[in-house]
Amino acid sequence: MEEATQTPLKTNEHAEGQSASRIRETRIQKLNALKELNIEPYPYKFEKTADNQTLQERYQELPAGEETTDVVRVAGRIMAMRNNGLFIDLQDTTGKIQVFCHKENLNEEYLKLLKLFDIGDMIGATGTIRRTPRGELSVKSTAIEMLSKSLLPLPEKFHGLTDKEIRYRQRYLDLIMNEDTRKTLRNRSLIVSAIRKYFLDKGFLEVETPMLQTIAGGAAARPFITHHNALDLEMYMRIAPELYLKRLIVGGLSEKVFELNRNFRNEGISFKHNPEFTMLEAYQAYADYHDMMDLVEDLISTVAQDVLGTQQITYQGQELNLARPWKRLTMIDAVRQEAGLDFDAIESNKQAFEAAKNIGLEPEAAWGWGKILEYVFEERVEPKMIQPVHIIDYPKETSPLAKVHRNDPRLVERFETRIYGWEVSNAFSELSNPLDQRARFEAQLEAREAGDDEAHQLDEDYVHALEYGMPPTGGLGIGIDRLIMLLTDSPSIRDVIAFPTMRPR
RNA sequence: GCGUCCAUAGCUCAGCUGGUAGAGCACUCCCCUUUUAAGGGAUAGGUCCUGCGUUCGAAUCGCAGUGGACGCACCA
Repeated sequence: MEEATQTPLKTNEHAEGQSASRIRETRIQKLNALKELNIEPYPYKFEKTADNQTLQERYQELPAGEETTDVVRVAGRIMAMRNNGLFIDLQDTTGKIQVFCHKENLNEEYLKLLKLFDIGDMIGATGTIRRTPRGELSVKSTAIEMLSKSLLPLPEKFHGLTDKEIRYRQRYLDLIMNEDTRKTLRNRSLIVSAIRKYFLDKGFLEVETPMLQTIAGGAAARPFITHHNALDLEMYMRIAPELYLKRLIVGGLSEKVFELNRNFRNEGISFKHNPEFTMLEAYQAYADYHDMMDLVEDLISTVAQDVLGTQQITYQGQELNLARPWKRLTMIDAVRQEAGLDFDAIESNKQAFEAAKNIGLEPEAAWGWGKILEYVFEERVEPKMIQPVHIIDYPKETSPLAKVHRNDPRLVERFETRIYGWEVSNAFSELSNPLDQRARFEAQLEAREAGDDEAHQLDEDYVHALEYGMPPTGGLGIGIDRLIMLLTDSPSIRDVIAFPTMRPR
């Protein structure tokens, strides 16, 4: 750097006000002091030879008070200093190790540098491995280096950073301070990788379809609207990739395709909802929804085993058994068992309405048989579906992209997997009949005109594609963020997204 | 959108029925070279979220606003 000037502290997320400003100015003065020692506070490179966790494991058996001649070069962030810099807690991405800075081992220059170290600085240290008489594995340093001078104070060392707003808004600070956050977000990456590997191993082709769409189809949700300047065209951020993936099945790009990427829905934010979230969708030609059930079970139990090493997990104190096989229950049976209503015996919309009223629910007069069945399920059954279960055979009227049930015209071949009461997957035998698909879309248009602004739009080109012929196809969607919440025991979706959507400050 | 709760030093938090604010950690200086939430001593650090009101007097009480957390609703 040219000259360390004492620029006034501008608006700063974490550290503002007089106290933080003074700390920052003091540290900038230390930059000048470093310059006088001909030390670059922001150097280019450091040859690191070992990770802290690796060293902790390698020297696990080294007794207290023992010293080796093994020389290592470690690097990381200073998290604590004791005895005037004699002991430094150095944290790298793998763990911590103590750096021992004794004046017998460090020359005058290093001792001057040591005085300019602050908690939060990134430093490197060279030295031999020893374990102190108190049992702490340490690098007895013969050389120390500044790798990046920190200008801002870290949160308090014992309580750490607990303020949820700061943790989400300044995730970098949360990551520095909280091992749990590091672990959760690393596990997220491992889970996503394991899912991807699972599908690739099964012969699925990973594809990418448009996130900017002129018709936001494939789900019922309000989209984000944007504008393409050169085309002077209103466009939507996708709410689902479904209709494009099925176009690829029509085209025969592969009999098995999947996409694992972001969807955007312009809806409310809650512990289970973020406006942008990660969705897996997979389609397999010549398969039906029974095959998709096998796939969901095998995928999730395999990923849990691979990443967590177990299929018995605990979410917020609730034990969940992910081992196969998972229970399968039709929606009508589930409602019969848990709510005491037999929709097989209910024929008219009016009967369904009265039946729901009789058990204390308040259906709307305009709803039909299927909508009321689903409503009763959601109100009375869903919260009880704690252990993994596939709820099978949804009513036709709420599922415009699923094929009619082969044995019951009121239903479609659709299931949702429930774990902890949450919808974890949603899958169908995909509707391949173009004439039926057009009729379903037209019914959605009527619903849209009746005020349902989340009803599907009619995608003419998609129906056109179906008219060329789509093979029988099983399709599957899994909300990846919620699955990660379950697998990492995270209470909020914001805990599993590195930078969750926040109102700007 | 509705309800409940919250907002005080960089961080974690006290602050009682109204009398212009405290602690620990961090920072600065001094002591201390085998500590690990190190220790001892001395400083410094505040628009008590914002505005209006009540009052002789507001961090404290009231109203409004802003931001946040949680719950409900919405999200097939």
